[in-house]
Amino acid sequence: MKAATIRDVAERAGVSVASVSRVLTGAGVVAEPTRSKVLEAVEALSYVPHSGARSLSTSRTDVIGVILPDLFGEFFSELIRGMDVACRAQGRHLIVSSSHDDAANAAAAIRSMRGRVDGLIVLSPHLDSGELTSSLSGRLPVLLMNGGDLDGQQPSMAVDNTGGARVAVEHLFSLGRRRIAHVGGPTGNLEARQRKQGYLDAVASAGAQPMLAQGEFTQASGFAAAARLLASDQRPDAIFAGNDAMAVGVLLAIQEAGLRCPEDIAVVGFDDVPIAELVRPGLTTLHIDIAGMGRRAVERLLTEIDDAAANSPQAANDAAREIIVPRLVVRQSCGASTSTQGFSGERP
Amino acid sequence: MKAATIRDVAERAGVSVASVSRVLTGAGVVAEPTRSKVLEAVEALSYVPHSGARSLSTSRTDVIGVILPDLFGEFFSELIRGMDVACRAQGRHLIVSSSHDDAANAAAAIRSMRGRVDGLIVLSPHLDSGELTSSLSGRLPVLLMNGGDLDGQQPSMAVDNTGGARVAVEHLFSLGRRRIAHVGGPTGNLEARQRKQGYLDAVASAGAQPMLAQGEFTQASGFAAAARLLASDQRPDAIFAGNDAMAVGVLLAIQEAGLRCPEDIAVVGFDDVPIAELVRPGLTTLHIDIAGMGRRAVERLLTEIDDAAANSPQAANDAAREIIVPRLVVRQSCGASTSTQGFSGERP
DNA sequence: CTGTTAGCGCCTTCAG
DNA sequence: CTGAAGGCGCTAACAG
Repeated sequence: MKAATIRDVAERAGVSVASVSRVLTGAGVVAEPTRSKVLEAVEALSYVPHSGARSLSTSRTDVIGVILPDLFGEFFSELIRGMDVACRAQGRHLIVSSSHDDAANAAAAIRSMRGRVDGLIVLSPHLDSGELTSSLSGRLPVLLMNGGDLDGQQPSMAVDNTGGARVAVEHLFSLGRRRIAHVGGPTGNLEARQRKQGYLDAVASAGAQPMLAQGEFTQASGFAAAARLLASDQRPDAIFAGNDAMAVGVLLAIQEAGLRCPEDIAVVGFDDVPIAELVRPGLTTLHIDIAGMGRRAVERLLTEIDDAAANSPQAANDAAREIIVPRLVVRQSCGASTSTQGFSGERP
Repeated sequence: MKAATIRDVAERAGVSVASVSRVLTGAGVVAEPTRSKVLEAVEALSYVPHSGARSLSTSRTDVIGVILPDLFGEFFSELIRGMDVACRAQGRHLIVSSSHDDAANAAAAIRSMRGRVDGLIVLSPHLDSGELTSSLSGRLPVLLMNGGDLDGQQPSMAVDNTGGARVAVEHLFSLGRRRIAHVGGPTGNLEARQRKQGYLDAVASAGAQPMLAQGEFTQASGFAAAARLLASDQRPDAIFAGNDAMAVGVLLAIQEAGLRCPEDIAVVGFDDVPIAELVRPGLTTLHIDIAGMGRRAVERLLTEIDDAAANSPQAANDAAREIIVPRLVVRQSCGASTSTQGFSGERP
């Protein structure tokens, strides 16, 4: 009743396991009669190689792991989709591990990946990210995303959050808004801090006063934060949200308060998740090619893995830090007088 | 430079590998002095067990695989999120494999999972799904989702698509709409066919004429299909889309055509993905607890796995087919005169 | 070209 | 309570 092993196949074909292995892996040369006998036995037993066993002896699993803090929202789904595409293209599998709110938790997850993956993509928007990979991964190829660049020599990718935020806020100022508020993400989140910093920078150089509200990167928290802002005696005339999910919450809060966007209050988000184009008014936001980022991350990790396997002295450019520069996408919510852009309906 | 193995730990601790294994797995009894010596060595070498090797000898991987046709859109991301939650709760990992458009492709993916997972959740909305699991999985626990129930004894879950579609269409008729069109999903997709069937049933029993347009379950295809429908000489006064993504496309097409929804044309979708609540007008649709479904699927597969391990004669209720009945959620797009529901902003 | 034989890293009887 | 030894299923030299 148990699944057939390579030995069963060898026996039935009247050859050695080595020969079976040879025809199945394609390595080495096999005489035609042998090959067909093997194939026949494989067919008869409907044999499928046990990848776990294979991994143990080749010490490569063909799977890469992704450690991420959460799985909520469109950002992560787009990211994973991009990674999956790249993996498939390379015959790899993707194993995901999420909901790692704190560093200790993430560390445990990383450890539990040993022997299960060939490399890791770690999204740790926590402050203590550097320590994570350096100390915890016993020489497992790792690609850091959106984390701190503590040692500077770890292969990594990151979005220029500060710069993006600055662009957003400057855009609002250029549109004549003066009282620009910011709904920030979780304080423990590095990206949230960077975006907030960009906001503060822009506000400072405009000689304006900052107005801050605290959110959690979720739609509901954006709604709540905006409600607080709107209730204040000095109501803002624009709100820059730390991400699109919160921006959508802000939009809803404005609506609920009987105010109009962009007339009364302009709104700008960050990320350009698919939904940003669909809400009314269309959300002005900073575009990131999220899926593309995921794809690219996998590709980089894969070359890192290959280099490690080839024992080449880690090609210099592997260790670089790649910066993704977000691009401002102007829709209706910021009140810019662009020609009213119709929806394309072109999203797949 | 290589990672430490259990042998290194044993050596350093001055004990046998068996003892190390005992303290690490918690199985068997170990004297206190031995235990602490081991722990100390583990710490010093920052040893982490190799899960691949462990899997081979225990023949359990603690990971479950998910085979799905695609990774596009909110439906799949919600589903995966639900699965991930359940997996984490049970200390399991999730390995995903997507983009299996045809059966052969999916079959290959399933095979490649042997030795990598303890069980499989297969989403195969293709017509030839039954064959897949029966022939291809050599006694690997499998849970079928939204696939055909060919043998009837395979553990499975499915949405009542036909019934849900009927409810949607009947609702539109009850609102006074008479010329109700349907934008269907891919013809090869079982769920798409079932929803279409429900539409046809409802139209027939209302004595009306069906109007069909073909889509691909994507927003863009919904947009295109609706455009065609709107251009026809007998323009519909309502459109029931095969899923929410297409419904959103329909909404955009109506807008683009200078028509109003729901006044001129009512729209109803299917799935109730998060975005359905956010588009304007709010999309009336059939609600499915997608994440909950994913969670439940994992739970069922896990008990299936446990039963298989315990060699218990596959508990009878394991093999049941579980039907999820979607619930109509009325928002604005269908034109029902409900009290204008404000947005809650409560989505996380 | 093919078969034999070690491992890969770990768990697990089975004696001691 | 502990250690020695035999696998788990497969690949990879190394001899024939």
